[in-house]
Amino acid sequence: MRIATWNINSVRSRIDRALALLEREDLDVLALQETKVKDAAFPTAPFLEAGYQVAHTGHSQWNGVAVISRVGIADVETHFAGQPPFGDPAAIEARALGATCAGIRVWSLYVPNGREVTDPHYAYKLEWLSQLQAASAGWLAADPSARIALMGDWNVAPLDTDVWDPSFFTGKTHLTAPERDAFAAIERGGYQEITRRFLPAEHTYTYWDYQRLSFPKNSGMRIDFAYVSPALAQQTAGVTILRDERKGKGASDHVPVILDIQD
DNA sequence: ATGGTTGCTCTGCAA
Repeated sequence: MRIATWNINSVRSRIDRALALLEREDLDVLALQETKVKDAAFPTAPFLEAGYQVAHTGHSQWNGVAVISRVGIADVETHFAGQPPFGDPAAIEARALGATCAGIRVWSLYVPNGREVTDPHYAYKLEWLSQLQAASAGWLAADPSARIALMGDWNVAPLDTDVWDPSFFTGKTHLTAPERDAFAAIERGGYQEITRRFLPAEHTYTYWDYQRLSFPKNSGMRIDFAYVSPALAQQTAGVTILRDERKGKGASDHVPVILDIQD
């Protein structure tokens, strides 16, 4: 069983890369973030033709999350309990989708960016993570044997060595103590961040900005992670970050992260 | 050359 997460940065502009990824990497489940499309315009047909089912939520050109699966999709939720609204009028954004695939509860998560520490979006980000902590802790408390994956774009770099140059982020978001505390708090619910357990090397990135020649200079960030429940951690045999997916014309700014699960 | 983005949608916004 292979489960991946990928901030695709527009599913319509990268549908060919997505289909090639599913085939080449023999993926059973793919959690997508930033699909940037409303539900009605999601390109479902090509995934169905490839043998996958689709669960998606998208309300506008922003955000949008999906779970693509060839091992079934059940009990779809398009937000988690307590997920805070944002904007005017305030609304729950398309940033979380839960679906059960072959007995594994997969959550595709797109944590708010935060923008600037003085921006209301930053407080929203912290509240969003806080509510996710409460909700996810509850899921595991209700069933300690549950197999749960919380995967996606967390928009937090937990360590200074998760970025090319911490000084670049002075006064910016993603590295602040409140963000890191909110990210680490997910552990209190009983989850462990499994990608670093298998890939502990410093400066192992999952994202390179389109600007400033970030990829050629390897000015990257590690902000895509997978927290898994104890039962799922026990079954996880490996993690792969597909760095090569950042190469070439038409790449997303993020690359996929794959979990190998023993059946 | 001292810079060097992309996508959605429509001209500015978000990342």
